[in-house]
Amino acid sequence: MTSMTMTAVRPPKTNPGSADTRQRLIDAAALLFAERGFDNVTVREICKASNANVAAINYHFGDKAGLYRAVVNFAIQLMQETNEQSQRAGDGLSPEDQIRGFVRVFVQRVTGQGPTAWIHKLMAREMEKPTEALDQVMLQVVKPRLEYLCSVVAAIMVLPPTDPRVHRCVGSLQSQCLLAARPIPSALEKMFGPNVHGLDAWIDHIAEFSIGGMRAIAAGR
Amino acid sequence: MTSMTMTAVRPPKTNPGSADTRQRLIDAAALLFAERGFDNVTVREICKASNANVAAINYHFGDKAGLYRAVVNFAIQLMQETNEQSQRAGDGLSPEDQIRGFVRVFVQRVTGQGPTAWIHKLMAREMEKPTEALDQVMLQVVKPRLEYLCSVVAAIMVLPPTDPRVHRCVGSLQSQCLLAARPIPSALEKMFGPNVHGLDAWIDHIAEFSIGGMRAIAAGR
DNA sequence: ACAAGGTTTAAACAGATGTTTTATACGTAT
DNA sequence: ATACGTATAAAACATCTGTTTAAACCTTGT
Repeated sequence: MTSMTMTAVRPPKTNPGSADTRQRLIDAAALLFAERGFDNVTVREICKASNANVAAINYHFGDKAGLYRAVVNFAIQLMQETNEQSQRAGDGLSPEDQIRGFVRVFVQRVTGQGPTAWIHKLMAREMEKPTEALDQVMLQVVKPRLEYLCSVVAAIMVLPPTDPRVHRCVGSLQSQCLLAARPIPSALEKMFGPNVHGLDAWIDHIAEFSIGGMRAIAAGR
Repeated sequence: MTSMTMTAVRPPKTNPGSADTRQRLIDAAALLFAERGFDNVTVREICKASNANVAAINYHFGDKAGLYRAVVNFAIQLMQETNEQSQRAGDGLSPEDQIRGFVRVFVQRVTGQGPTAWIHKLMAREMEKPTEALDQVMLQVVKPRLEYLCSVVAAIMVLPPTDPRVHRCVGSLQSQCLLAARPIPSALEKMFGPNVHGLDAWIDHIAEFSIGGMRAIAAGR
């Protein structure tokens, strides 16, 4: 009876279901960490969501923090792709349209739709309460993104990308994009009326609002 | 010897040092909850910071959540005063100056200086991960604040305060003010250079940037 | 078929955390 | 002065959490 176990299943090299389990752990942990934060998720929850044993995390990643590092590394890869795509969304267009393209791609990825929504939720959480893994993300993901944004914003404002006014405008833009992912818009909706604000309306608003802000700052006093 | 204990101390009705302990617990818990969040603070830490016993929280507030409710109630009172002060900062001035006054008072209170800094940190935390106590805050604090901001913004944009475009502009303004309290500005500083952005520069920037954004949105296409 | 190595499983362990219990000190009223 | 109620203190309790252990399992190579 045991000789029939190799029927039609794909032949894994050395590990039977291990690669599956390892990836399932990363996938489940990514969603849970992004949704509730590192401290507010238990290893038992992750293992239950992964259909894995309690010891699976320690076996595959050493400890809970090791799992988190693996998730972050996984996220960095995907975010670098997102960066490229966000920038390519406005490739060859005017700086204003580059901003519009960036906001559209970024907010859509952050607000929950699509398979990569957990990434930016996780990053927003890192921004709020930085862990040791943040430095790596900063250098490999955030820094290139901010430099790109600075160059585009600088073009709109007709200022050098190193001007503090440019940096602050980038900060304002990022603030609005990041908080689009959090309950503040939904709080506004509950306050003033349901779904009056569609996501597309918010995306357009953030772009136009920010472009207007940049021009006002650039015009100076 | 016991007859001399009532020397010059104020005569408490039934409780000797209880009112002291209770208030000390609230004060210490407010700071800790604001800084690290409800889940990331232990009752032992609070009691140690209050020079109180471990059982003090359960005795005075029933449980840890009861202490949190007491802290929130305490915060609501102070925030209502902050609301009034933020609005009074631009009393009788133009709508633009009212925005500037609001941003100045709000950001200064949020960014850490002053004895009431913990309040808005706590509220920013509630915005991110709402607890049961948020509804009460929403109705008694956030709603009046947003209504005030809507009226001012509506005046700048020459639109009715109920217009969705006004609501979104208020959201953008609040986003920038709230994220001023979080490590994002410091992250930007680490990235581009230390303390090039002073707090005052950020305050002015948020106000001017937002006013420019409002006018751009109001001008429409 | 057999041994070996990697993988999974259930149980247990050690530490921390919120809560409860029991006892003691203090002020007040009878 | 005695009794009572409140406040504080120290210890123990129950639960949860991350981690470890030891055995069982399964695939692979010989």
